[in-house]
Amino acid sequence: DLEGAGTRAVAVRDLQDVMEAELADRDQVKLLREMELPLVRVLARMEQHGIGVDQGYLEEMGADLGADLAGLETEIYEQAGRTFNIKSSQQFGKVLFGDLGLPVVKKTSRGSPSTDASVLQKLEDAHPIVGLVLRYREVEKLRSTYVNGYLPLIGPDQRIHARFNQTGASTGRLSSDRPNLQNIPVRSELGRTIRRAFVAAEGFRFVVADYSQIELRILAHLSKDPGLLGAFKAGEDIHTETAARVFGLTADTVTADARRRAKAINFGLLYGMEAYGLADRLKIGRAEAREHMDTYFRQFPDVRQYLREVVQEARRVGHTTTLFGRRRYLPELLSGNWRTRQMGERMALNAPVQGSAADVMKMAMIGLDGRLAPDEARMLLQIHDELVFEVREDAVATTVHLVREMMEGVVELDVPLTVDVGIGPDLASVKG
DNA sequence: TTTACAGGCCAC
DNA sequence: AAACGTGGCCTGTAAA
Ligand SMILES: Nc1nc2c(ncn2[C@H]2C[C@H](O)[C@@H](COP(=O)(O)OP(=O)(O)OP(=O)(O)O)O2)c(=O)[nH]1
Ligand SMILES: [Mn+2]
Ligand SMILES: [Mn+2]
Repeated sequence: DLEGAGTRAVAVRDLQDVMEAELADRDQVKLLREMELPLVRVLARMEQHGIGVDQGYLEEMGADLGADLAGLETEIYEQAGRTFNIKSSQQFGKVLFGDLGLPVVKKTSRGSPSTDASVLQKLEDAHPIVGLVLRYREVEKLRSTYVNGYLPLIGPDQRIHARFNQTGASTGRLSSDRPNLQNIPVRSELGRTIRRAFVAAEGFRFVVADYSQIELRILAHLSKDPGLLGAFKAGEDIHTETAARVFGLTADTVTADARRRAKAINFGLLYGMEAYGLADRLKIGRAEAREHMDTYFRQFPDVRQYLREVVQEARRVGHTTTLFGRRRYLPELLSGNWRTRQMGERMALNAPVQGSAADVMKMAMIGLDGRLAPDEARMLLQIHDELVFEVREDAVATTVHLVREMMEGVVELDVPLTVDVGIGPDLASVKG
């Protein structure tokens, strides 16, 4: 009603002084005026422009996946000796741990026997149904979340206009929804076929730019660790080196998949993973996991100290702070519950690094938006440390140069920031 | 019929 | 799961 609206408007007016004082108190005036407010219009343009989608391709893929699922379903029922709802983890658990008598590996938070992928991998050799369900889950995920998720969101312009939310993540990252275009499959071969559905317009190409090892570089800057600083100044790739060490390879035999796994290990260890978790992921013993952890932190002696100080400071002042002054408040650190406090400590380890990386990317986006000619190159997607542009063919070379310079030079850190750039007519075909 | 949560899984 | 962090979306299930 009108009077309520008036009352609220007056309340907002009265809030202005209070909020501005608070902001100045926190030293966040520049964060607001030079980062978050200018970003609003960049995100609005991305959402309005959208990204082109090949609807016919997606429809065909949906039919193919449906046929695959029907075949898998028959095989699974044969192996089970009966029918059941494969999508129901409860019903599948009864088949697996009841009918077939396989051992329970772990329980879910509410005490049911878990059937998640890590459990099924351990049981894969015990019964043929296990591998079939793993495959069923992969295919069903792609069909339900991606094919069926995208199709109804394609507009009359044959484009998807996802949202990029500025307040979606407590570290300062963006989030995306309706649909989420920050989690387009890339890991599995089948998953990557989804990417072919995202297509540049006739006469245009996608230009994709992704920061190299971004949070490790941020960490090098924040911690001043000599090992990490030296590695980046020498142009080393820590993900590849970790892959070589833990998988017993040499740098030139590290596959893309091995590097991806090593990435999860590198960040896991930094953000509080323990020997138990590492052993589980690498399928090795606890002692061997311990050794890997020791080797890892011995390479980077000052990282441990930095991480300790981050938690201490967070406990003292109640929040963490990023490069550009963004805060994450962590009341969990004062909880009476040990588990909650531990969780708070891991959040404190992660927030300044993930948040600073988000700061850097936001500044680069603002800088680039001001430099791109809208008829030549449009920013379409942000995937945390990656930007996707749609670029007129005759402007590709100049845009690649501009994007690289802006992303690499947006802030001066104690380590170089480097960017990998790829080009392609669709997201599956993007190649460096 | 709608809503909330659990379990699971995609990405960075 | 006690045991890297940040998100969003799917289906099944039970409660409202
Ligand atoms: N805590 C945590 N953070 C992750 C994980 N995967 C990615 N991130 C964060 C840290 C990365 O620096 C950042 C960007 O992800 P990327 O896939 O681009 O990896 P990164 O830039 O490190 O390596 P790159 O050289 O691009 O392959 O997202 C993860 O498994 N755990
Ligand atoms: Mn990256
Ligand atoms: Mn990335």
